[in-house]
Amino acid sequence: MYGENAPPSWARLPGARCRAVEHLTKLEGLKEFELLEGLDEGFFQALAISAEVLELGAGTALYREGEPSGAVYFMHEGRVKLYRSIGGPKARDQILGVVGDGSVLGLGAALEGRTQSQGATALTDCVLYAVFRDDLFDVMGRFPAGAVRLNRVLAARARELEDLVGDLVFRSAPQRVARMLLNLATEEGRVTKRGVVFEPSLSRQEMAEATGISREALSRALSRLAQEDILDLDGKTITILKPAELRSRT
Amino acid sequence: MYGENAPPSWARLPGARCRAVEHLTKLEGLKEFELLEGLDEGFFQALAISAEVLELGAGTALYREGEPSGAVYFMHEGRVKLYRSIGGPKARDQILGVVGDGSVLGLGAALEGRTQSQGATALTDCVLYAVFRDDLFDVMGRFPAGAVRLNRVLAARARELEDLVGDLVFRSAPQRVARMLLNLATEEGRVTKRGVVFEPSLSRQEMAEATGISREALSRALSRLAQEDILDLDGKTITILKPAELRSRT
DNA sequence: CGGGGTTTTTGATCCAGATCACATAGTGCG
DNA sequence: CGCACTATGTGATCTGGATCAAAAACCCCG
Repeated sequence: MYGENAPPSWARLPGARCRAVEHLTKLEGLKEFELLEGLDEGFFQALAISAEVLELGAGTALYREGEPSGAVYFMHEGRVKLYRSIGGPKARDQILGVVGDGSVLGLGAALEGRTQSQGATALTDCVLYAVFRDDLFDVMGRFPAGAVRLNRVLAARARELEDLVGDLVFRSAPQRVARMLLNLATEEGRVTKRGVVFEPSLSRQEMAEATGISREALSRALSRLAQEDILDLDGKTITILKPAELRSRT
Repeated sequence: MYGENAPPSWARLPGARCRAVEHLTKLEGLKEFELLEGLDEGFFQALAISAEVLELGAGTALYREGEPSGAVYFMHEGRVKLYRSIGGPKARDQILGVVGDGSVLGLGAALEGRTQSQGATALTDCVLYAVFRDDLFDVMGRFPAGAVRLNRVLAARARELEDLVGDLVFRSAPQRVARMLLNLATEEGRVTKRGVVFEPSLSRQEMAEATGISREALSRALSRLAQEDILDLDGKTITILKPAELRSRT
């Protein structure tokens, strides 16, 4: 049923389920992807035929580092963290990025024909289109313009990783925290009179993992910003009171 | 003459020169690329027609971060370092990788149609094939299998960058130095009775930049390894006396 | 071959963040 | 609603590597 591919992980994920969806609905959903804008109708038809709708609950891993890569995923809705892990007595993760609506996951490993180079876990409930690797390659072969668009995802991902390396090496922990807060606010926040308010999809521990520091150092950095009235911390809710001042700290 | 592309940087590089080369020679040279193995003859013909041979002297920048990306480069011979830089009073670089024979440079920025995301500077004298971006895309469009191969380069690069992030976050400076030495020895060393001998293409400063530490910390790490008789340092020449022991330090 | 400039090594000092411990806050289940 | 467990915040201490300074080694040019 799966050809020579390993069955993709969603076939047996506890927190995930496939949902039968009308072809037309899939078609319309795929056309919403900004990265695919303007492509040939035939491309969307072929992709929609291959795609299955996958619903993932928050906290569920889409795939783990080291797993075979049988499919590529198009994120219609939701947010997912991508990360590297290290095991042993001091096991922990390093978040490589957080991706949202309109992103593509798992393409690199699929293209290389190797195991997943990172893990991907849902931060929120997600709706994705899953496409078997071979089906996707077939569509890409028939629609080179579509292939170019998808491969741009890889190029963009590499650039973001270079940005992360630069941050880790050139910038101090407080600078990285400031930048992470501004990015999260841009993606998840809403503007109010007091400032930009958001309840991050990342826990404090995950925020620390996104900035390459311990959770204690993250707490200290947030506390210092709160003491300077740049931030207001209220349980999980964060309000950036002085965005320009925070920006000057990056 | 250059169409709507900016003229690529080699047209005006002091340390670089284009060399007129027979089509057949270019053809044979391109067929040596392991990543292109087994592709259609037509692909190589088309690529060879588009390619110009570029000779780069050691120390010459192929492109710099932020420059427009007009071409993609196929490295026939030589070694190049890829790096991110930060300016200001404490200007420095972070080496993202060192690439050698058979690698492809500049594809990501070309695909995104954005400026170069990193710098590329020759560590040794190099011979590369330069292909204008639009010419390459034309060839990729006509030969999808070739496009897949090239795009694997992007996927591989992203994986290597993830490895680098993991190293920087999860491993200490001495561990990163040990790993860097083993990698350099594998790429540039020769096995003798005493151990693996090499004269690194990277200076000490660059070795430090490849491992995310200061040049003083690199010197101290090398000295400690020498004191433990794991390494022998003789001017620029490094001999790994105990590779297995060094491996246990990564 | 000598001198000037650059690179590298070594020593001393400092500090940013890790680590450990513990208290407090938050959450989910019975 | 209470309890057990997890997440988070704060305090104290430690340390790995940065930084600064200076000496030594190396390299290139005249």
